[in-house]
Amino acid sequence: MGRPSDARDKLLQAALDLIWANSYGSVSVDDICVAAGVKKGSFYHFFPSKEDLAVAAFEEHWARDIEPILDRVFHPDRPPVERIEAWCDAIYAEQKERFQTRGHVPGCPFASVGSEMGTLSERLRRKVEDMLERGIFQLERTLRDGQRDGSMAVVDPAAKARCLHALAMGIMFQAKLENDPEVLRSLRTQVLELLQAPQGA
Amino acid sequence: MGRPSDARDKLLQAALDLIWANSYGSVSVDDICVAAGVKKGSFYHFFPSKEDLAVAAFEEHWARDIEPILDRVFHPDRPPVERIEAWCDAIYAEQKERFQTRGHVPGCPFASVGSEMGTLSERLRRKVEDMLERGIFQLERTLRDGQRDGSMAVVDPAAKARCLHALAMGIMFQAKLENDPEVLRSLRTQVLELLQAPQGA
DNA sequence: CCAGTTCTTGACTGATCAGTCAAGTCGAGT
DNA sequence: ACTCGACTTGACTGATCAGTCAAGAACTGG
Repeated sequence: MGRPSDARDKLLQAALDLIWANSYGSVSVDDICVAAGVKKGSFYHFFPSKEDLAVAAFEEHWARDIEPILDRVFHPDRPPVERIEAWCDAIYAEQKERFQTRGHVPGCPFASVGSEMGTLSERLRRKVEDMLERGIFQLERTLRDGQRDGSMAVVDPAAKARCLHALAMGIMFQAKLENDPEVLRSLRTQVLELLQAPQGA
Repeated sequence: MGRPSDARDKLLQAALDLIWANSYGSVSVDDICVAAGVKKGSFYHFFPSKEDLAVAAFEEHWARDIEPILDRVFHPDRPPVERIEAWCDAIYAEQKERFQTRGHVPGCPFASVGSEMGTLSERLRRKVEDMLERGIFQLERTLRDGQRDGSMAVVDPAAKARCLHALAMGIMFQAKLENDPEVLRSLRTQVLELLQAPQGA
């Protein structure tokens, strides 16, 4: 019933693209509306505030873009070491793809916004924490599997999963700062060395 | 000659404090002026723009607060492993101190602003890159020393230094996101494990 | 075809933004 | 003691900010 519209989806996509490529604070509601081809009145019909839009855009990005990739990367049928390798490769591939199509290594959108807004918006902070927690959980499960089958030298899977995740965030940040996706090639090397697993093809 | 003033220093300190605790974009020139007790006209007497102030504040922060600590932490007379331990401890100590006095784990100011403004201001990006490079250089020298005297298992000191630095940035970000300085305790453990050096007191 | 609901439109608010400026104040060097 | 350059002051600009609103347009279910 009522009048159908795709404005909501267009706003979510535009918000993600702009915030990811720039920053939360530097992107205005007007910017998002222009990019989405939607008038501001419509914006506020769908979202009560810019903050709400950002939270929704993150949730949408996870469900639509990240979850499917992670399900494939961390599929239980794969050997644990291969899952970790696929994870590193997926990060490299995504950042390189964005670099080639948009001219900038964008880094991790959750980390960027979390770093920018963590002390300023409790809602955004919690959302980012939630998103990153999901990634860490997948890593932890993988490390536990690798520990069990002896393919990895891991003492404390929970701590090591957080360590790997921190390393990935840090290297993504380096790549963004130097605007060079090739920096991310080191992620795979360093991670495998860290797990004392022999490096595969 | 002319009229003496400490407005410049007060502006640099206020800018660092506000930007570090919040973000670059969320801090206005007016905010900085109020915090420094300086009128806006004086601000623009000393700095041509907000961007210039930020760059100067970073340089000042490095020279006044960080350089002296790093000189002590990475002093060549110390055993390399001890230098690394002192580096981890210094990071923990600084973040914890800010947490206790201001209520928030602030993270690394260079990383936060670099992440926020890297794609938006080439000058800020370059400044942050410069600051972080200096830290990586100290690490690299230490790893080379540790490699030479056999106290560390390091193959490629340059790559490993970048890796350690990325790990520190990542864990600082986790600590900021969870607003819990104790997260940073894992830095020392993970770093020492990564260098395959036995953990000291 | 009509009634009810959803969505769109464009003009509007008041606050805040970075940055400007001219006139005034102060003090150090002579 | 006076002058000249360095600093201060407060009022100002025009742009942009997030968010509001009332009126109308378009679709659907009955």
